Amino acid sequence: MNNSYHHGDLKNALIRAGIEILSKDGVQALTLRQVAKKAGVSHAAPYAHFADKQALIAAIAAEGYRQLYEKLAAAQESRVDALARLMAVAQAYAQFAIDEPDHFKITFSGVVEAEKDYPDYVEQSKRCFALVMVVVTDCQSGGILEPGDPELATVSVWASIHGFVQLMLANQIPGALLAQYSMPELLSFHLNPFLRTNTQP
Amino acid sequence: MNNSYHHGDLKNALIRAGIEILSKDGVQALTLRQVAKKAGVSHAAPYAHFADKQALIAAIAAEGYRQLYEKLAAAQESRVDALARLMAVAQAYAQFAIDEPDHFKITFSGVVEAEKDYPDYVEQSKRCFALVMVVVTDCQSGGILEPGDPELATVSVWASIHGFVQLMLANQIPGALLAQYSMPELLSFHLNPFLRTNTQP
DNA sequence: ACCTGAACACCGTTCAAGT
DNA sequence: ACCTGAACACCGTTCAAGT
Repeated sequence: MNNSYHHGDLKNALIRAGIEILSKDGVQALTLRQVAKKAGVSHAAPYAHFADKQALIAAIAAEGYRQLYEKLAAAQESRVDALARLMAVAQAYAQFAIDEPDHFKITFSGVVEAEKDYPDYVEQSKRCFALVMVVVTDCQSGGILEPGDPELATVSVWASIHGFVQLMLANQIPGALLAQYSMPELLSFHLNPFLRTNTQP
Repeated sequence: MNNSYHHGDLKNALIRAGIEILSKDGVQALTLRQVAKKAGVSHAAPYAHFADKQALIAAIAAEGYRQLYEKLAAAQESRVDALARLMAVAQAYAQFAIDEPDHFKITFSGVVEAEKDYPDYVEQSKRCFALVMVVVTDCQSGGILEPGDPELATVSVWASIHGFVQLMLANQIPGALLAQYSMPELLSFHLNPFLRTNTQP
């Protein structure tokens, strides 16, 4: 099944190889030639499936969003009330970033640089946003979050979680805080100002 | 003043050249060889001042933090009450990211990757954090922000602004919102949940 | 349609040598 | 101490050629 021609799905094999390199050796090791090598093809083979390196990165970023969506969906499925779902989503978001920092970073590195558009990436991005928006509007309905423009509220909550995670990956959160509190505690404190029932430390 | 030896400050000239490349051509154009060329020296000359490319990037990131600090300091100096200072800082933070997206991104790209430490970068980072913390604690004293652990509160506010800016640079904020509201409006809505006097849209 | 191998311009890094 | 020029291994991309 793999003589001169590949198993028929080189495109996805390249994406998987890229993600594995990201996970094991980091973003500086993500080269087209290494990806091709890991997939068992010549260094020029990827060009049959991707226009250039940026296109492969866009595909890897879209897959990052897809995996993130799965984690968020799984995290909230097990909870019933809206607040627990919001916290579970926040925790799953942070956990994905901690588990796969380089894949997470590349997903939010701004691949969609104005001119070129990558439809799959955009679709996955919107799908993820929609999931968070459902949780946020449920919280608004339940009186847990302030009422108001749901899109605006979603951006606020999402950006808040995202910023915390980004700063953490960039080693910009004071070590004293990380030593003193657990991740769920930190996220809880962090989202507390948004809640209508405050119990700030 | 520039025969065989350089003007005596090649190190800073390289940093400035790097920032200029970042500003004009973006992060993918930031190569040691181009930086050297722009500074008017051979491609091996930078190694007399930086151990490797990562060390130059760390210096550029530290300078990014320094410039960010200046913008934030200037923004709040002109305001008297604490809330106006908080908003001015948030606005200046976003403006720096919009004006110099690639320099901003590289400043928060996680140069301090565990093992190696870059003292100047760490110092500038802490200096910036301290500035935000003063504004935040002043807001707490004035009853504008909820009371509580000042370091925790600073992280919350900072992460919230940072996340919004990062998502904007990654084109992840819905275009409808960007079209409908101005940047100060968006930042105001975004920080509203933290304030004790809410006027959510 | 899908892949290979050679080729080209470019990059990070090292090192002997020059002042 | 500070810089140059040649050298090496590697990278992204292109292209003629093979099945």
